[in-house]
Amino acid sequence: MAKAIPARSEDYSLWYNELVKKADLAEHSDVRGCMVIKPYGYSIWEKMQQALDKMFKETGHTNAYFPLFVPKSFLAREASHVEGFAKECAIVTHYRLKNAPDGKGVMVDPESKLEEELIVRPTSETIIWNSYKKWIQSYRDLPILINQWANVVRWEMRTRLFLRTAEFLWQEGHTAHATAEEAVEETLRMLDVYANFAENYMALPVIKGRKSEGEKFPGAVDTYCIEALMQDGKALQAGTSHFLGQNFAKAFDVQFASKEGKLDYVWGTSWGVSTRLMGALIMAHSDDDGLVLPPRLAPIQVVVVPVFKSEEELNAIRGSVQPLINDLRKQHVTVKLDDRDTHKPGFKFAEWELKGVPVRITIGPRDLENGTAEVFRRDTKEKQTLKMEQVAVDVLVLLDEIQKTIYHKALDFRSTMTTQVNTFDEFKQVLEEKGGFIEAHWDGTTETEEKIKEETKATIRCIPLHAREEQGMCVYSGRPSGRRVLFARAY
RNA sequence: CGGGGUGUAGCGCAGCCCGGUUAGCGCACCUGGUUUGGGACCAGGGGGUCGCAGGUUCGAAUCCUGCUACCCCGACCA
Repeated sequence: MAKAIPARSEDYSLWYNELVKKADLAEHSDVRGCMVIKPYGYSIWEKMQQALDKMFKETGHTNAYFPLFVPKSFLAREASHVEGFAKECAIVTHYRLKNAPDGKGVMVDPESKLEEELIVRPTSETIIWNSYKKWIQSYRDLPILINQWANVVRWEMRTRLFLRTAEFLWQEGHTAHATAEEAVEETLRMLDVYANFAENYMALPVIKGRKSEGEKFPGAVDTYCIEALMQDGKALQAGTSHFLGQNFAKAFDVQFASKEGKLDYVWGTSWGVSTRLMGALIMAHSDDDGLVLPPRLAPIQVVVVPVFKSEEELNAIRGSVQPLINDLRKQHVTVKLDDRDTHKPGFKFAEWELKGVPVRITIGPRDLENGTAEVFRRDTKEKQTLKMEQVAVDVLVLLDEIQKTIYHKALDFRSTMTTQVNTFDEFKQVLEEKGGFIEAHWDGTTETEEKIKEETKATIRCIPLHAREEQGMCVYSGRPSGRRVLFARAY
């Protein structure tokens, strides 16, 4: 069988790039660093959005929309925030074009220079807190629990489809609270929402943790994250939730009158996940034959491939499978009947495997005679022939089982690829020969973190929330440490 | 932004070093026929300002200059 994509073992990077393109998820646009998300890829993103949006609403949030442009002065209000984003901003300086003097094309009209430049949002804390100032006077106005689905721009030097693009789609939650406790609680609640989504929908096991000082979000007091492990042993941050303290409230002068009549600054959080999750989904489960999608996010859960020689045969098969298709749809299973007469069955098998459809049902003349259907599962590539009347029930069970199987496969992989080390030599050896997560003691200083990063390219992915208290010595400095933290090379 | 590489049909490439008919090949595409339970076969056909702009030359895909985009390795990052 001709392979559509290179093997992971040969070139993991190339495998990923080719898979994204061949599975029709996305492609490079002619705009630097920007991608076109194609219909099949976008429909997976829509499934993610639907699930997340429901979870946000269930936790009391509502959606709103704020401007794409942020005045330069807004971004500058919070010192570490602007420092963090300054190097990757797209800036609007003019608002008009005119015909070029040589008659060829158009040019920027120098007369149209803006008084104040506008930044294309790299994130929306500043523009949103500027609004919150107008909305909040009293404790009665709190909390504000808002989410926004939007695009943002970060002018990255090197881009990769879904993992890092100059423009990407995401959601950003921005909340305002009367107390620090409430804001911290919100920060952790949303971290849990992300972890649940990753594990239950994406079938992606994640580790919840807190970022080190060096890795936290510019403008945050604390950054929490979920970290996942990809098949090549590199880590990928799948979502972040920030406790902003009163930083943005102070920067935008957002004060409220408490019950006791005292003025205080508002406490904030922000949290987000992006189309980067698509990259995580692809890299976590897929194989050398193509995508492997968890049933709960697959745009097509079941594809039916009829095998036929003539129009009459096809019609006979249609008559036979239509009740099954109706039955599955009634159970909210997304089914596609691939009755194209322009491609042979073998082609269709390969194509739907490349696209990661979890279950395939094949029905041909043989089955018609025997009253059977062949059921194929994408994750293990196992086939079985079932009695027609049994198929609907079995497929429902199978979809659940595939969801669980790929989760456990990823979890087993992560367990195997997580190593405890106690010396720096061990640390470097594991990193070079095995990769994956490394649990090691760290003295808690940014200096040590930086040095380890310089020497090994590994970073502290997070300080796990559920790490055991354990006395030890920093693998780098030998100074005392109270718990192990999670290191890895990362995307 | 530093180092290296590549832009030739929708995709993947050859041709370039050493300038010279009508710029080739595979896949894909279109037409007809035979096929159809793991990526079909035969026959015919269409499609290219050779990344862009200059320059050298009787003549440029090929040589020179500038620009631009993308890929790989660094630095930065979700």
